[in-house]
Amino acid sequence: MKNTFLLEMQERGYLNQCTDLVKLEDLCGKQKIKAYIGFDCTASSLHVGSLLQIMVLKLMQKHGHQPIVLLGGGTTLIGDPSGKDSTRKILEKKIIDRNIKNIKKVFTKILDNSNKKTKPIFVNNFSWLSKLNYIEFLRDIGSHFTINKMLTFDSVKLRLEREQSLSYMEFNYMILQAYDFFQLFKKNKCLLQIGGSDQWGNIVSGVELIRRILKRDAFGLTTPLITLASGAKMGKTEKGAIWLNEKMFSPYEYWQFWRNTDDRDVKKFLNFFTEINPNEIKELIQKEKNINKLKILLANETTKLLHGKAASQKAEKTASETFGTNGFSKDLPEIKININDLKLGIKLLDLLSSNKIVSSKSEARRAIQGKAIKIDDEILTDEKKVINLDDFKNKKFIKISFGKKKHYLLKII
RNA sequence: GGAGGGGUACCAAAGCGGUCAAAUGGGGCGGGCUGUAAACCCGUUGACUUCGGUCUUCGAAAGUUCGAAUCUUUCCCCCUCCA
Repeated sequence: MKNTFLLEMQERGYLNQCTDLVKLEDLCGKQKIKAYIGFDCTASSLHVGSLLQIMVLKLMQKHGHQPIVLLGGGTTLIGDPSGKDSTRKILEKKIIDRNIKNIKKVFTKILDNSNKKTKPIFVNNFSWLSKLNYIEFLRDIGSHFTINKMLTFDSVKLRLEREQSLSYMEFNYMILQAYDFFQLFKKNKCLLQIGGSDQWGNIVSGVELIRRILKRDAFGLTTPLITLASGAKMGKTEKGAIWLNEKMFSPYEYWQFWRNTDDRDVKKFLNFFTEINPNEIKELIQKEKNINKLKILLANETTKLLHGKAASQKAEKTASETFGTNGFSKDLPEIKININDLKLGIKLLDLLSSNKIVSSKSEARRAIQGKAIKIDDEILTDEKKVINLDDFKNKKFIKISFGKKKHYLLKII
């Protein structure tokens, strides 16, 4: 592999499958290209599961290529059946538009916008998909697809094999995505579509459509499915997704997520989610015997990428103070309480449940019984405890903890 | 269109008139061990509670009964076979 871009793709483990790696390499060596990745806009933020794709876009920029970010305002209305067992809820256009707005923020944060030549181009496929005329579309585009072939794609095949219903609407998804690529190829000279491995069928469809109609070469490339040591899916813990949007998931929580990486995943994550040179990573892993240092490095780098250096440093500081010797940081998430309420006394149960430390009073009771609630590192055993000024012992704030990892500052206002 | 089978908590799955807020497994949460890891062990896992209980929940609605997740009726949805 001669081309630096594809070489680094490979070194980092981003490369899974490519329609024609040899030709693509040749092309990338000769010119700077545009490539696109489509993002689903079902939620109001992307989560860590999409981060790998974003890293690929960033890597393109590093090597002088220009990424196109396709926010699927049109296709999200339909819902991609790939990798799903059942039809998803159909979302309102309004909600999708709002999601797009929020999701876009993440890209402007992570990607480089300063260089004119590599600055990301944002497109929304609603702009062309919504204008399609059904009869024309069937004749011009639909005629190039055979049902025979479509039935062989995993997204369709697996659904049918499992005897899960697949609506006609969803069945059309891959055609729409192929059409997206076709449009971007024509309008934006986009030569490459990148996606997760579950997108392979959709991507190949686009490449073939371009070849059939325009008689031109386009390329498709997929990134591997990230498998975690624990066997879980990347991005979604059972409790909830690891959101990239800062309002849904604070920089400190984000930092903590990476800090708590399974030992076995550290090396992989450093390659996937940081910009540290692959060779340097190899050295680091050989040299550094304390894996926790590497986890901190990982947390720092990933947080820096998304939330900036200041936020990352602050998160690290908060964490080291919290889990370090004195167990206290003034930058922990704050819970503000009114001085007057405090004078009257606040029931511990109310305090815990109303501030979302736990999800209900019952859970709060259980937590207290399970010795999980601490104030300034002292276990509270009385569920009827009322917090008042005395508990603050003339301080402005006290630390309240749920378990070993969730800490908050109670602050008087 | 016809004949069967089925819808139970986050998921899978048992229960098939009272002892059912519902077995078991997975997951989650908490505790222990540790390294803010993994593995392992223990506890917990509907809500509210003056800790006596109370309220809501087994696809939806209505009914039978002292009493229903369990029986009946209607409806909705899913699956299998036949057409």
